[in-house]
Amino acid sequence: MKTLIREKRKERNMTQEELSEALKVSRQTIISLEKGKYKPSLVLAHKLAQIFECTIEDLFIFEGDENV
Amino acid sequence: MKTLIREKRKERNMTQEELSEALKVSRQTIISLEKGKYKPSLVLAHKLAQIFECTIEDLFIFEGDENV
DNA sequence: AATATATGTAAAGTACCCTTGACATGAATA
DNA sequence: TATTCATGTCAAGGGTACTTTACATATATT
Repeated sequence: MKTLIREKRKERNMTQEELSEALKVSRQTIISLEKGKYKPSLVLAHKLAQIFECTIEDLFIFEGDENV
Repeated sequence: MKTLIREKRKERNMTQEELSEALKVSRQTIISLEKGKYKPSLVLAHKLAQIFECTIEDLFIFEGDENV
C-alpha cells in the first residue's frame, strides 16, 4: 500500500506538526505513516482524507494481496 | 461509526462464511464487524468495499469525533 | 558560533484487530 | 426427533497501531 500523505501535506504547506495537531495524533504517527512504517486505522485514514478533501481511495493506493 | 456490511452481504445472498472466505479472514471477524464490536483495518475495509463494488465511504458511515 | 525549524530514529508501554477453538441457539427439513 | 445451516457468545493469544519521551540531523537565520 502506498500513501500520498506527504505529497498532499506539502501541497498545503503544512508541517508534520500542524497535521498531527489537526488530527489530534502524535507527530510520530505522521512520520511513521509517511514513511510507510505502518498503516493507519480506518478512522485515521478517514480523517486524513477529510483534511485533504479527497476519498480514502485517493489517498491510499492499494496493491494486490495485502495482509488483512 | 456505522457499517452497511450486513445489508450489502444480504443483498448479495452471501453467508458470513462465504464472505469470510472471500476475504480470507475468520468468520468471527465478520460477526464482530457486523455487530460493531470493532472497526476493521484499512486493508480489510478496502477489500470489503471491493467485494461490494463501492467505496469505503459508502460502506462505513463516519460520525463526529471518533477515536483515532 | 548559536539558535530555531522541520524532520528523523529508538525504545517501551497500551489498546485493539484478528485469530483459533469450543460450544450455544433458532429455524428449516427429513 | 434428529440433523443441518446460519448465526451467535466466550476466552486466550499474537501482531500492530498509536502513544510518550528523549535525542539526532540538516538547513536557515541571527
